[in-house]
Amino acid sequence: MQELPRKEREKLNRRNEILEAAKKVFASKDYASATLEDIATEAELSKGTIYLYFNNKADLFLSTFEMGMDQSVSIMLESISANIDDPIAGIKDVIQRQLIFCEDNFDLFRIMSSESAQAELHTEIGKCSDFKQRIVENMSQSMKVFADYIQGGIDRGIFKKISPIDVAFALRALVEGFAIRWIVMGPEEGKLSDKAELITTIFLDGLRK
Amino acid sequence: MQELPRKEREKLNRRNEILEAAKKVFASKDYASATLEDIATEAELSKGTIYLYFNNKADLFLSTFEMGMDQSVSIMLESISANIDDPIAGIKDVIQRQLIFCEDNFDLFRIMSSESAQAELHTEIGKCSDFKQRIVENMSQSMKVFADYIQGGIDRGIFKKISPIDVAFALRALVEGFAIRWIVMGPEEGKLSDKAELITTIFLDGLRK
Amino acid sequence: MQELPRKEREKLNRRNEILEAAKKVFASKDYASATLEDIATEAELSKGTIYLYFNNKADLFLSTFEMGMDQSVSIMLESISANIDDPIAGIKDVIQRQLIFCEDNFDLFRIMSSESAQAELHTEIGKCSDFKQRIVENMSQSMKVFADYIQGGIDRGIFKKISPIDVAFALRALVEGFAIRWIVMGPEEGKLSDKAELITTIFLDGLRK
Amino acid sequence: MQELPRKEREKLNRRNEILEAAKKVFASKDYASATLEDIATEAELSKGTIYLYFNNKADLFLSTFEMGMDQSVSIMLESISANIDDPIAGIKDVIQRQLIFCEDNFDLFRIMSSESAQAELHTEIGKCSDFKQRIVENMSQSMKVFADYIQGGIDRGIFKKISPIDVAFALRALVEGFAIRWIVMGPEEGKLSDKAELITTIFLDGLRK
DNA sequence: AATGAATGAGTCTTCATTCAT
DNA sequence: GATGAATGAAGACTCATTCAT
Repeated sequence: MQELPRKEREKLNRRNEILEAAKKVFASKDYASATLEDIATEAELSKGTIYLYFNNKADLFLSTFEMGMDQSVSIMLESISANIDDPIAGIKDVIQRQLIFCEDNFDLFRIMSSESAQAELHTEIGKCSDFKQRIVENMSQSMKVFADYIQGGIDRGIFKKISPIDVAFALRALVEGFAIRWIVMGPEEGKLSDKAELITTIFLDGLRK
Repeated sequence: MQELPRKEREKLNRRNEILEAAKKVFASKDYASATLEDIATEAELSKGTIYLYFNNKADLFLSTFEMGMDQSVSIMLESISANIDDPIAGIKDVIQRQLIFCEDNFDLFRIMSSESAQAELHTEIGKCSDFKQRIVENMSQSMKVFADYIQGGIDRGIFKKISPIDVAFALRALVEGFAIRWIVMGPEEGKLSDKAELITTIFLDGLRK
Repeated sequence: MQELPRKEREKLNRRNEILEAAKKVFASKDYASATLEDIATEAELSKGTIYLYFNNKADLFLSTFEMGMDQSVSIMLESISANIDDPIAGIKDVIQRQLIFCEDNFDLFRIMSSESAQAELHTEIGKCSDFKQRIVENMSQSMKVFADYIQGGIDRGIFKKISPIDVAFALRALVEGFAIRWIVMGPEEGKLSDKAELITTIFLDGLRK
Repeated sequence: MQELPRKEREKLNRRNEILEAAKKVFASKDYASATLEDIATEAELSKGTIYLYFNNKADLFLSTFEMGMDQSVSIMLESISANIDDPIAGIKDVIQRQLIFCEDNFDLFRIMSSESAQAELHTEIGKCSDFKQRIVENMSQSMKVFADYIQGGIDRGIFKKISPIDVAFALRALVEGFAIRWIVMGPEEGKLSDKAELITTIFLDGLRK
């Protein structure tokens, strides 16, 4: 693979530094409450510099958000390339992946979960015509990984015959619920990935003895 | 019950009108994007009047939020006074109640779910020292209703021995997940309370056949 | 004529105060160089207040400009209602009127002459789709007063047969030329209206003996 | 004439390239709206390079402006070296020259006419202490060419006895008026120099038959 | 009690200018 | 000489909050 010329690489690095700073700030503050000043300070740059790399605040936020989605989706997609045959093992795998992603990138996770839930509320960001669409696309990509394992289980007669989409959605909600609780409670609560067992049990066998 | 004097009643009514307006506005816009002007217009009042009933924007928001929490909690508490003995019936009942509350008050539900997840993100609101605490209290009150039924089931040997808090949390996450999906997708998706069956099945018996 | 209610009147007064301040500032500075701060200070108001009466800087400028155009045009139109029969007297009248308008309102005159000449240069103002059109309309209204007298003279065989539009334009250019010189040189140069005689002579009889 | 060393020549060329670019940009945009970025792009250079040849934006603008004045004046001065004896022929000659200059260099002309009228409006440019003075000097140089012919006519008893300065000013105003109209209306209006006849007629013999 | 005009602190954004490479 | 990334000062605009009526 051909390396990019030095100039290009540096430009990309700087851009990433800014994204990194934006990630921290957007994770700790509202989109509206986060100021470019905050981000510039965090990035140890001046406000003006940010505009050399991003068109405006919304663009910067969207880029940050997208970085999160991309990482999250690619981690989920890795599950596919892992070629897991057993649906149950597959489901355990995606649960584990989501929890680890959240543990490792909880800034990104916080941004994603807090904003995607209310994408349409953001007047300003909503204007970026394809923002919602891109969220939906990414969501469904990652959802599909869940759904495929579930469909697999249904096909083999291991799982109940329930709409895989609904079930996938339920699983995601479970995982996200625990992830958010872990974030809100603060990481003193022990490792998040320790909850994988619990989630799997409830999801697969339910509460009933 | 002693009626309040007319003056007091009118004052209370006016306050509620404002809360009602704030509910609509905060449900359709970000906290930051929603302006007092919006709310005043919606309430058919002038901006200044709002300050006769609330200290400031954050106070108004918090009151709106709290109104949502109170209603939500009181609906959950009704389940207790319904004196349901069977844990399974109890769980079905709380699921049903949450879903119906969401259907009937999705403005409130939207506000609560979008903001509570990120309570500490709001610099401004965060300053209201006891906001988080009040959320936690309400949350745990409503969670306790879930947890009590679960504990009941464990005691009778019907349910697996899992931390009732964790389980209650899982159930809430499931319910909220579907509720949010329903809100985001828009109410064309059919009635939300139709999902009660599905949630119950997954929660009680899991996906596995 | 029914008086406006007091509130309305005060609102209108305030608006006019701001226009008056804007007039002074825009006359002494470029559109771009003039800041809202300048205008607010001149009006002894805060920046924010200006936005209660005007949508934005361009709107304020345009309103100021239009005020100038309206006054200028109405002064020219008075010449018509004066019912002057003799074309030569008519021309003398409009020259006199223009010069006096400039003397009395040279802030407005400066704004109008400096900006209308380069209307299309202003990116920002140019966006106000009908700005240029309104200028053109006003220009031609006031030009028509010139042209009518000229046409009158041609009809009676007093004037040479030259396109009245061209001639009217020439006359206006002469008048404006002197007006601008007077403004630039500063009012120490004597009264501007003293040049009426000279302009009339050159325009009617030319330089040749 | 001694050639400059190659280095010097190249330096001068580069400077002129920049001036040429600035001319285009300043003619199409306001001084304030025109950015150095625009000019650099037009000149196919980087912003920084411009600062190797000019002190700052105002300097660059002034230089552009001066280039215009120099060219305009030198064209007018050519009339003197043409050794025209007849005052009427002289006046016709300067009219013609101005119109042709405007036709050939209307970028420059537009810059000069739009800005010189309001030289003192530009806070920033106004700071260049000698700008106004330089304008005045150039103006009077070019005005002197007009005035000399007029004085000549008066001396020979061909022209009326009117202050040559005033008359020269009137003539310039006429010419500029038509030039600006031609620029604003756009060059579709026919050739500007076709108006020379009309201007001469009005100026020399007036409108009266 | 209700109003809404006025305020001004706070934010995004632009752009002339500098300077290390 | 040339570059263009970085800077930061400056300006338009918004909106929560106050207060005289």
